[in-house]
Amino acid sequence: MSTLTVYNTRTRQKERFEPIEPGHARVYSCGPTVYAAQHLGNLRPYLFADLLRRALEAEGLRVTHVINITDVGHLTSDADTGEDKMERAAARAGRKASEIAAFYTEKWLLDRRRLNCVPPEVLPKATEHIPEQIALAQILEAKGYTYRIADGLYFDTRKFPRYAEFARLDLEGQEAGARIGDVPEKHQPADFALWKFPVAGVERQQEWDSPWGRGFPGWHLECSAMSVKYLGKSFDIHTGGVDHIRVHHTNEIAQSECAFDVHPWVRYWLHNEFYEFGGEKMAKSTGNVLLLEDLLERGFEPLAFRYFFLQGHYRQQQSFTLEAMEAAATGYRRLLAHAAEVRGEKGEPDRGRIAPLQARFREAVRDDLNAPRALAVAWEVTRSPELSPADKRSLLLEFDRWLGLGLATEEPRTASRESDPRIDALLARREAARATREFATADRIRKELEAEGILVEDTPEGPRWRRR
RNA sequence: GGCGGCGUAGCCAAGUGGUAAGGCAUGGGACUGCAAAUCCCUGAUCCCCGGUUCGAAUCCGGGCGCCGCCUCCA
Repeated sequence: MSTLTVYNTRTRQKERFEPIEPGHARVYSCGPTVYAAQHLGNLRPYLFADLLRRALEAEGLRVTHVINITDVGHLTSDADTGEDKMERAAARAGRKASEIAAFYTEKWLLDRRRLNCVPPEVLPKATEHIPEQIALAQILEAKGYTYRIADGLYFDTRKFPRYAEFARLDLEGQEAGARIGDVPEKHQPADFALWKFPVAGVERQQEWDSPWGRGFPGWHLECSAMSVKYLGKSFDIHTGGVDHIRVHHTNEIAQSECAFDVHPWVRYWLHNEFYEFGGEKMAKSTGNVLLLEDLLERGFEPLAFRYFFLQGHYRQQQSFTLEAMEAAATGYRRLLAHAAEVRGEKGEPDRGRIAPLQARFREAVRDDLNAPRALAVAWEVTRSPELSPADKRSLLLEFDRWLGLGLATEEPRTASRESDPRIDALLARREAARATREFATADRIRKELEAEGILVEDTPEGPRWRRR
């Protein structure tokens, strides 16, 4: 029996997780839109989903995890021009939309691998599920949930009485302050497109035939169509960023519950908060972004960013600053060094001694995935004078099932792995000087190397050096 | 205008009724020819005001400040 507890946005409370099908957790995560590189903020939901996935597996559950890839464009906010992000990116690069999508999909997958995220079971692409999306829209049309206007086929939110329930929307209040609608023909501001017709005079690469004519799917449709295809008409968990609660997830629920006559369509909705970056959210639309690659260029290890992620709770806004990133990198490096030191221990752990630490770690992670608390337990293990090296090895490697920090495999960045004839020669000269206690000469050589970014450290095993 | 969240040491951040986890940085010590690395020690009464309570960072009320959603957005 699982004792994992998660905060369910649907009920606004922490609930014990019970899968619909005993022993099997079915999870859908809103995936990336691949018209641009994913920045650090975009990466948080996947780190979060990965933590969730690992926690479910640690509970002994089989996990089927689906993450969609949105490779068809959504309209930009400037709806009048009919511009589409995917199409625009393609036009700018002078490439085909499919090439742009493939390119950024690969980049995202690379980031996932670098961050040690467990690969999902299914990675469905929106463009490869057009028939499923059309079929879903047809069901809704047949059931009378839709209406057609010049702009496209729309979902009539008035026909779904529970529409405002999930996000606790105040539709009246919302209208009071709402801007002038983007599509004046819409019956209610909340109504959304299931199928869009092309805008006259605008060439689109991504268009398909449908019962309503040529066009392209509304952007909420793909998640409903693909999740249901791979996970069933009702499944356990749906994850995404908090920004999706209001519109995207509300609309997904409306479509799915109406089409399949299920309620609740998804039992547990889990949402991650945003990273704050320089006093505002990190967002592509504002250009306020930093990529994982940018961190690597600055000399950070990818898993140091995962460590940064684990230092905060997923449901809390977290401030990303380079200072905080440095702190995380140092912390990660040290934790890894501790793990590496005891990694090879062959002895058996003392079950009585490690049990309390195991219990506290599990308790933290089972309490709505409280990674910061779990990390603190890991640190306690490294500092404990009571635990034997074998105890520590056993605990840290077990904890890493959840943490995914590569504690069993990653090499700590301390000793130099490089060799350079010139530097080695200089170090040899310095050693000679030290041997004869000519410390002025020795220090001069070290200073010279430091000036070019090379740090020399004397150890009992002799000098070693590293860059930066 | 509507809705949600947050404000804890220099920084990142746990903790939601019983007297403040953890990491990083700082300072001190050990070690070192000196450093580096490492190890040990070291700091906050929790935005402000009022209330409830034997007791509040934690509950209630009122301020101030910050972030987000309502439009593409993780």
